[in-house]
Amino acid sequence: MSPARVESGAPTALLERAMEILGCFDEKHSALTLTQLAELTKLPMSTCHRIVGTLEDGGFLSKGSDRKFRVGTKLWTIAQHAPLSERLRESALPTLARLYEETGENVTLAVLDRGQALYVDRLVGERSIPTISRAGGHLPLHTTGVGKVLLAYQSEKAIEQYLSKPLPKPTPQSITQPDALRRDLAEVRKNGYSITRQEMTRGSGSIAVPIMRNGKCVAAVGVIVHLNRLDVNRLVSTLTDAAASIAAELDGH
Amino acid sequence: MSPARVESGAPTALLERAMEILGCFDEKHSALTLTQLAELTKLPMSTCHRIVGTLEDGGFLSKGSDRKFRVGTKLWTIAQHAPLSERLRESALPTLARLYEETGENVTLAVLDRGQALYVDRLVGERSIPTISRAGGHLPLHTTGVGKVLLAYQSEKAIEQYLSKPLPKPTPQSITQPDALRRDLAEVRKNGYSITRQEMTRGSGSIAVPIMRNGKCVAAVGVIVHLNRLDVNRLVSTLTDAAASIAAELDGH
DNA sequence: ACTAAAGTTTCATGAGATGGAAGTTTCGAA
DNA sequence: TTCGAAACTTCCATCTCATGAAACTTTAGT
Repeated sequence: MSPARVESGAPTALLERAMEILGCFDEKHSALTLTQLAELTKLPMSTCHRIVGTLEDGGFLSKGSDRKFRVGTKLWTIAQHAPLSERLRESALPTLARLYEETGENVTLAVLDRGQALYVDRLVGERSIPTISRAGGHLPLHTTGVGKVLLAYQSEKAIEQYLSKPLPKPTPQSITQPDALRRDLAEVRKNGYSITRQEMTRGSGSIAVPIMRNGKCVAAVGVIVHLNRLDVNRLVSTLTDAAASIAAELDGH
Repeated sequence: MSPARVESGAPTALLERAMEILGCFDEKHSALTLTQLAELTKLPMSTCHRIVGTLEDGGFLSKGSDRKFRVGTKLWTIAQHAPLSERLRESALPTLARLYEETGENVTLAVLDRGQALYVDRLVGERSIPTISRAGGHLPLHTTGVGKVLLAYQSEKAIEQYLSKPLPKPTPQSITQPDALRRDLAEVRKNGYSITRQEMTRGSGSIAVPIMRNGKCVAAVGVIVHLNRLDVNRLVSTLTDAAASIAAELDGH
C-alpha cells in the first residue's frame, strides 16, 4: 500500500489501456492509425503498438490496407450477444421496419445510458431528412424526442439530478431552463408522448413514445421528420401501436 | 528467445485471457456466471475474477441482479463503429426493411468470415418460420442460401480449400459430396442466385443473391421460407432488386 | 439454522509488461 | 529515381504488476 499508488495517469493496468484504445473508436473516429491511437491514449508508441498487435491477433481490431485500424469482426460478433442487440433490437426490428415503411421517415430506437440517449437502432432512407443520431451514438436527453421520453419516465430524483447539471443548447429552440423543462416533461407524462421542434436540429422535429415493461420505461421509439410534415395525431397513433407491439414482443420472449 | 516459450496453454498474456473471456459470450451463452467463465476459459477463479472485474469497470461486461455477466453497453457501443455495422448494415437496413415488408419472410444479410457465413443482420417476424441464423452468428457455407452464394463467388482455390475439409451435414438433404457441391456452385454463378431445400433445416428452403462491388461479392442477401412457399421466380427478382439497391447505397457512401 | 457452492480478498513471487532507443519501412516531394 | 522525414517495428535491461493458492465471506437452497 505505498502512498504514491493511485497517482495520476501513468501506471495503469494493461487491460484498462487496451479498453481505452478500443474506446477511441467512436462516431468521429471509425478508422485510426497507430500514431493516432498513441496520441489519443497518450501511450508510448511501443506500448501502444504491442497492445494493438495483440488486439489485432484476437480479431478485436483489424488493420486495413490503408494502415488504419478498425473495429474487428470478433469484437462485433461478441457485441451481438449483448442484451441490447439480442433482446431489444432483435425484438423491435420487425416493428421498426413496418414503422419505417408506413411513414417513410427516420425511425429511431433508444435507451437511457449514462445520462444520455443511446441510439440502439435507426432506419434512415433516402427520402428522410439527414440526422445526427447514429446507432451506437449518444445524444442529450433534453433535446431529442426519445431523450425527453426516457427522462420523463425517470424518478423525480433522477430528473432533478439531470437538471442540476449544465444543459447543452445545440439550437436556439433547445429548452435548457429547468422550469420550462420540468413543465415539458410533465406534459410528456400526461400525454404519453414527446414532441420536439428544432431543439436538436434546425428544420426538423420529432415525436417519440415510451416502450413500457412492468410499469417501467425501458426504451423509446421515435420518428424524426421535417417540421412541416410533423402531423402529430397521425404519428402519435402509429408510434403508440408500434410501442405496444414491441413491448409485446419483449414479453413474448 | 528461450525455446520453451510458445508452450501449451497456460502462460498466456493478460490481454489474451481477457479476450478469451469475452469470447465466451456466443449464441448459446449470452449470460454467464463467474464460475462458468472460469470453467470455460480454464482460468483460476481468482484470476478470472480480477479480469472480469476490470472488464466490468470498463463497461465491457455488466453484472445482472442474477449474478450473471452479460456483454456491456460500452463494448456494444464500440462495436457499432465496426465497418460491418457502420457501412454494410446501416446501408442495407432500409432495403432489408422493404424486403421484409414485401415478402413477410425471414430476411438475412451475411458476409464471409473465417470460412463461414457470418449473419450481419436478420429480420424475423411472427409470420415467418423459425430459423437458426442470428445476427452475429455463424453457419456453414454449403448448407445455407447466403453461404452458397458467398462461396460460389470465391476464387477457385478458396473453393477447393473449403471442399477439402470435412463438411457438416445437418440434414439428409445437405449436399456434402464435393462434386455435387461444385456443380451446385457452378449453377449459382450461372444463374446469379442460390437455392437451398431443407439443406439446413427440415421443412424450409432459401433463396439468396450476391451483393457485388467492384466485381467482387462482398455480401449476400437471402430469404428463408417454408418449402411450399418457395416461389423462385418472384423471390429472385425481388432479391436481385434489393441487392442492386444495397450495392448502390454502398457506393453512395 | 445449516451448509455447500459461489464469490471475494490477500499476498509473496517471478513472469511478463514496460518504454527508451535503435532499426526498418513507407510515402511524398523534388 | 533519390532523398528525408514520419510512421511503424523490434529490442532488451529493468522492475512493476499480474499471478493463483489459500483463507475468508457471502449467497442460496434445503
